[in-house]
Amino acid sequence: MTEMAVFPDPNQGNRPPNRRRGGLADDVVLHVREQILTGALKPGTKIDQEALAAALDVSRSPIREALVILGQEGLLDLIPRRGAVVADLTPEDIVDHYELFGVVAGRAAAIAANTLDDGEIEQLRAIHDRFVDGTDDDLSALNWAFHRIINRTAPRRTRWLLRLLERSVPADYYEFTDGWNAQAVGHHAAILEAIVDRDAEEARRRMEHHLHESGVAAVAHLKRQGFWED
Amino acid sequence: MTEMAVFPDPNQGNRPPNRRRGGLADDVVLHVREQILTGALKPGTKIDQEALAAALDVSRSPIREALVILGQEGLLDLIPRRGAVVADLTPEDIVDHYELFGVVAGRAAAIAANTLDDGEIEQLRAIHDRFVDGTDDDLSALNWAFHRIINRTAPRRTRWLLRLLERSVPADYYEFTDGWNAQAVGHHAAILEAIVDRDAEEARRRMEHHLHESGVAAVAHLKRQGFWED
DNA sequence: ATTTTAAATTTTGTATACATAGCTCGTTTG
DNA sequence: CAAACGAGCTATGTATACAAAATTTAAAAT
Repeated sequence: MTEMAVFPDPNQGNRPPNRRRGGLADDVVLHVREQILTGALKPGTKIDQEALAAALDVSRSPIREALVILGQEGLLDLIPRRGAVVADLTPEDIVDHYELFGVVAGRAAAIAANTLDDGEIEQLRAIHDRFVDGTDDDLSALNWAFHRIINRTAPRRTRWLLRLLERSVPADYYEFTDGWNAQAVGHHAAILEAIVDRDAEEARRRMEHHLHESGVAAVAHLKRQGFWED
Repeated sequence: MTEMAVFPDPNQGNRPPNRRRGGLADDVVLHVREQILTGALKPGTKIDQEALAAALDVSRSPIREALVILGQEGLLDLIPRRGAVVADLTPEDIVDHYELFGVVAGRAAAIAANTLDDGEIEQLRAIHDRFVDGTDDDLSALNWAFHRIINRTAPRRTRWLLRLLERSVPADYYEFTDGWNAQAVGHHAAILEAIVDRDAEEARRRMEHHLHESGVAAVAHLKRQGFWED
């Protein structure tokens, strides 16, 4: 097997070359997930295991493991003895997904409002300030850092679910386009304020609202991209 | 391959004999999940793929697919090149899991309070009455039916997440023991009342409370069963 | 011409084979 | 004596082989 340059490096390149982190299945998951979420693979499309294996130059073993993972994420429907088809992903599904993300992230925010210590809140404010400033070259990373500080105090299972929901409709494909940044800055400010005030319920509401709006923005973006065209 | 009588029939027996519904991986998932949730497999235990394959009389292919699924459910930790280890499952994890279930089921209950029509509410009340009565032979089925009516009006992705959360810590292993039934009846009554009143917020709170208490009861039950003993 | 049926082909699910990373345990070296 | 090293073994990850279900194709019947 030769090295596959097709895939994005999941470990940001800072590891010994030619030494892969996970297995090939992880690469396949990343590849197919991107194909689905960018609209290259339309809902209803059947996944041909052999064709995919040939295209990615791997055997069907890692392919099948990848399909199982994507099935668990709800991006594929796995019908026994009939293979995998790309799951239908309507605007309602996207909004629903973000709102679910919202109730879980809201729970995390409520917990954070009660448990973050002053140092952590200072960190949060510092990141937020840089986010507001907007001169940073990687706003996506700042956004991620902001949410990370809030989420990391949540209990283990909550963090597990947040990661799952984050993966299955990654924000990276939609966010930080058009006027979304300005909105996000406002939402973050409100969330930060509620946390500073130790107002757990308000933090929860603000976070839920933030993710609801994220969903709306994602749908708008996808529509503009022609995600639901033939 | 000979028929495996070891596994519980996932299709309730009403299908042509010797004709399996899903693949072998589904059976393996059911088997291992039960082993974990009943405490037969302790946290930290390494899963030996070959041994498991031999024990269940299947090859490693379905075994590996099953391990991937259980990894996605958070019941196993899959460490690349080192195999699968039973995930740590503390009392805090259990309560956290049930509370997550709570916020999602709460969302479903809030939606139900706004969208169930009078006929559906009548169905709900009928099922609840039989649950209160307690003479039915399968209370677990009644409980399931009650929640099903509430959840089925929720959007697709919400239903997907509810199924996921339900699977990874099935209530069947813990509930309907000791005095839990009496509590559940009370919770259900309160939820039903909120739905009848079309009070979405109250329905959400009641549902969250119901599942929080479920988690507490589950932990108590597991402790009595010696789940956290060596 | 349309529907039915059956052979041929494709594709999935499962089993097996093989290459290599990681572990075991004895040996060596400081 | 403890730590470092390495030969041999074990278990994982991946590839390939095989059996059977599902689909397609073509022929036959109405």
